[in-house]
Amino acid sequence: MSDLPPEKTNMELSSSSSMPGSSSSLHHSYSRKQKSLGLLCTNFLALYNRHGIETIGLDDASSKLGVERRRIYDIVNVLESVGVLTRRAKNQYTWKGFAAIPAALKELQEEGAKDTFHRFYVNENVKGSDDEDDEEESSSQPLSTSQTDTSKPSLPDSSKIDNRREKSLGLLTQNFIKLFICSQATIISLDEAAKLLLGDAHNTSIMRTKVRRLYDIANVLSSMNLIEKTHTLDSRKPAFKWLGYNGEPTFTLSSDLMMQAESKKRVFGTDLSNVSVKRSKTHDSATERSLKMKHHAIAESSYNRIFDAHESRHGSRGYEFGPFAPATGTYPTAPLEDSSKRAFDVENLVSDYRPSYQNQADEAEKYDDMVEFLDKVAKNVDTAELTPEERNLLSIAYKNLIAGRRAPLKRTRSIEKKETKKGNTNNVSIIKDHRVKIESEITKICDQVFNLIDSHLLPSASTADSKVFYLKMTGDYHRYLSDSKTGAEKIKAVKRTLEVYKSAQAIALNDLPSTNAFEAAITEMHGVREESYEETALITNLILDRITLWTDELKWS
DNA sequence: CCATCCCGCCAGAGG
DNA sequence: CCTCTGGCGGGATGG
Repeated sequence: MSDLPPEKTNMELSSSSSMPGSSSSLHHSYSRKQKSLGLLCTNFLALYNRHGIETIGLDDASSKLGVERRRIYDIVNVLESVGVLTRRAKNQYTWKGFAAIPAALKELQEEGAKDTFHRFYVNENVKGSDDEDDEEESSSQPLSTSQTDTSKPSLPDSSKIDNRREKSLGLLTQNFIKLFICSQATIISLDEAAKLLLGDAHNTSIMRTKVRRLYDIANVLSSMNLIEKTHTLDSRKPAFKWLGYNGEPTFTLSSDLMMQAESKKRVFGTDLSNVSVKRSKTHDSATERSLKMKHHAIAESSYNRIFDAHESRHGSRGYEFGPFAPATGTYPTAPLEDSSKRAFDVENLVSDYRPSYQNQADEAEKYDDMVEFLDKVAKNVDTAELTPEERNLLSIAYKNLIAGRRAPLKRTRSIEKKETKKGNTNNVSIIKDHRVKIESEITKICDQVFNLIDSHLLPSASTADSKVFYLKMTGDYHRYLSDSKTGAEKIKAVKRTLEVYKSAQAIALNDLPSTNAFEAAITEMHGVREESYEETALITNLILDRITLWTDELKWS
């Protein structure tokens, strides 16, 4: 009577399942990993590891990254203990950068040595002294967290160093690091670490909590490439290996050149759609405040809005359930009427610009810039030629877009292959659906690019420079397209790619100083390789053929 | 089933 | 009192 069930998600998402029993699907359409502290930290780093960053406001960070403030505290605390950040004032941190890491580590090391010494003295609780490794452990940890806060536990003598509040995370992080750098151990499992860091841990619940924290820390640390997850040599247990400071991780900012294949899981612009599974406590009073509102237009609750728009566009198709994020609204139906409507659909693009860590907040400024810019382009495309800066922006904008599809596609394919091999027909079909969806998104994006360039940008391009730019861009997107196609369509795309590159280079050779820009792209085409189908041979031949032909021709002119 | 670890309640610390 | 911090552990998630 008194306890009414806490309201679930307000959406009428729940399908009409008559039976209450039978475990019916949770519909968590997002993966837990997409919200991990590690990822968040990576994004945080990518966001602030830039020139010109001096201070960091927590509000700013949390709204840009789209997380609750609580999470920011976690990250900031561990970052601070490594020297990357320093607290300046309430709500304000100073960015020190990765460069500060070595110094911080050194300090920790010295401190660690001292602690060990100290610890030895204080610590004497033993029953059998059966610790196999005599690593050192740092203490200064007030053992025993009394659950009954009787306040003033009195404690022994020394306890000034014993901070009052500095109970965990920050300190824990440092101690955790000390474990590595002050001992020979290179690999430590979290259980071990917890045991060591806790003076003595028989109390399971304490241990448990400690380990939880350790996980958090480990995630952050590994997102900075300071440590890495491996296995203990002997057993099978997962553990962490110290890597030390080797230079900072690369961010995934769209660089003009190629992208460094994804090495792990640090993708920035992947798709993801978390359909309001959030339940902020105090409705919006909190949110309201954090929204800076400095952006115009689209802000608001654009995500949902756009979603709705898309959904209603083609019937009220329900959401896709499945192991993967539902991806952004797609148009399964052929875009036949696109060209007649608008050069391209800005809203559509905007919706694709969600950064990976979106919850309720707005996006990072760069996305706003992009969106704003695209908006502008859409309106002026007929009247004015783009400036070089604008061209670049456009290119970057689309690059991000497409990159956010290509990486997932790659991953999906590899999963699909694996599952196929295992014979999980069920999974395969789900995965295949997903793959097809991504592929169609790629097609859609490419079509937009082609359309935009062919019907507007190229015709109005007045300099050789810009012509080459657009042609090369066209070629690039045909290449991306070819990646997502198979069979005849692939061949066609490959052909197109080469043709366009060719004409681009022709102009370039003629009117521009020098250009080797295409060499890389062309070489890459050699690498077009896929399944062990005969298709491969065919394509490869085609390409080689094309290239020889083409290079010959170039020689003459 | 068990290893991970996200979420957010709520108690202190400031102001 | 209000806001900023951040300990802490429930319980969901993924393997």
